[in-house]
Amino acid sequence: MDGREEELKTTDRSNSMANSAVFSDEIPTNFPSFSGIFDMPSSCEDQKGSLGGFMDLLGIPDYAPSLFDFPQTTSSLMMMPPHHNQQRSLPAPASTSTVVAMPERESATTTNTTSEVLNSSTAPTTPNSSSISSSSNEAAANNNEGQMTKVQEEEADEQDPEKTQKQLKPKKKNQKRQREPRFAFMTKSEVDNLDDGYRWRKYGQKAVKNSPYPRSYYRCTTAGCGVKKRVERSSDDPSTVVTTYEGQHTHPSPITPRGTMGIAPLPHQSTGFISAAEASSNPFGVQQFLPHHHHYQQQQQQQQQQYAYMYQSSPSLNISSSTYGGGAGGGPFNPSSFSTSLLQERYNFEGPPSSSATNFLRDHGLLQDIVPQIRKEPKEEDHHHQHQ
DNA sequence: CGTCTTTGACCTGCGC
DNA sequence: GCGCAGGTCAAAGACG
Repeated sequence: MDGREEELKTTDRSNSMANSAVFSDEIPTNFPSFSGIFDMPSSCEDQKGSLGGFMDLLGIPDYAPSLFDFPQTTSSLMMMPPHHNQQRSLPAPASTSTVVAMPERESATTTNTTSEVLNSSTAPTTPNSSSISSSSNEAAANNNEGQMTKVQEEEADEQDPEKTQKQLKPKKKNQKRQREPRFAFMTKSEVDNLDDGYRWRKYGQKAVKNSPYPRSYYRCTTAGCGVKKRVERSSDDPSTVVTTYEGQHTHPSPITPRGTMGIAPLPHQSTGFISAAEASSNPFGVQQFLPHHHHYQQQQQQQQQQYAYMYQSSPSLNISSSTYGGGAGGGPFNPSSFSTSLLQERYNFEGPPSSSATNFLRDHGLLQDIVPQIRKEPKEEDHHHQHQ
């Protein structure tokens, strides 16, 4: 985890459809094969909302969207291609923002159980692989069926007066901590704590090893919602903020105190954007939609950025599109909800999409190719530690 | 007064 | 067992 930043390098491919890109040169070969640059229309008053909705389509929780909370006239979203080795490029134009999907290194607190799953599931997985570990289904099913997650259990514990006392020892004494699915976003931003539409309470801050910048810990303030996020600034690139989300919201995105997020869930099927089943397959809980761009017109944060979006699966997740349906299963990305027309309709992508989103979607098999990287590579992690 | 942040202490897991 | 690092708790303070 600590070495993650080293893997991220600002790059740019001279690409007819890309102004810039940020991606890793160490993307595992089995990383989801999706790529593309999506230019947001300069006339779009709500880039954030647009991309937010886009992230929704990806099955990414609604907190993701607000990362796109920038005033630029153009933004780009780039998903990493699977076998990406070439790159190097020019700094992104000021008017361009980039998002890159990347796996995040598993946290050191991953359980042994999940480690095994990870090892087994990551080895030969191809971008189009549809292998799914049973545990991933279970994990996803648990999430979607409202079963209490570990985090939620902790929340419940915290609400229990008897357990709120400083009796941390007996807490889950015999249970190994399990991690919620995680998403990590790398964001070029002046602001550490990006407004993502949810309300967060900071509950901790820790110095990060080999980094001058601390890591902040936040928890969703909504009762019963155990979603957490960590925010830290990259030591390599102080302008980059790494935001890691853990868990799934159990509630719609509230309107922020600053009135930046007027989000109301849409009737999925009526919009044609996404089916209810698809929505339910979102392991991040309530599928929130961004019905209108003007909901975000009040965005106030000034964030000049290149966004690097990183994806981290559940420790025990190995997902493919084939099992997303049915409501019980699911993963952070929902490929079936990701379509060209959808993109165009929802995000008003400017210009002929054929060269960008459309082709990308068609040629790369949509996001169904996404196979979350699940791994625990202590040695590699150590390796990165040593290099920091 | 409610909400949020700060911050030191504490807990947990892991590697040696 | 020990030390380290990540993660969490909760009291105290700040703020609107």
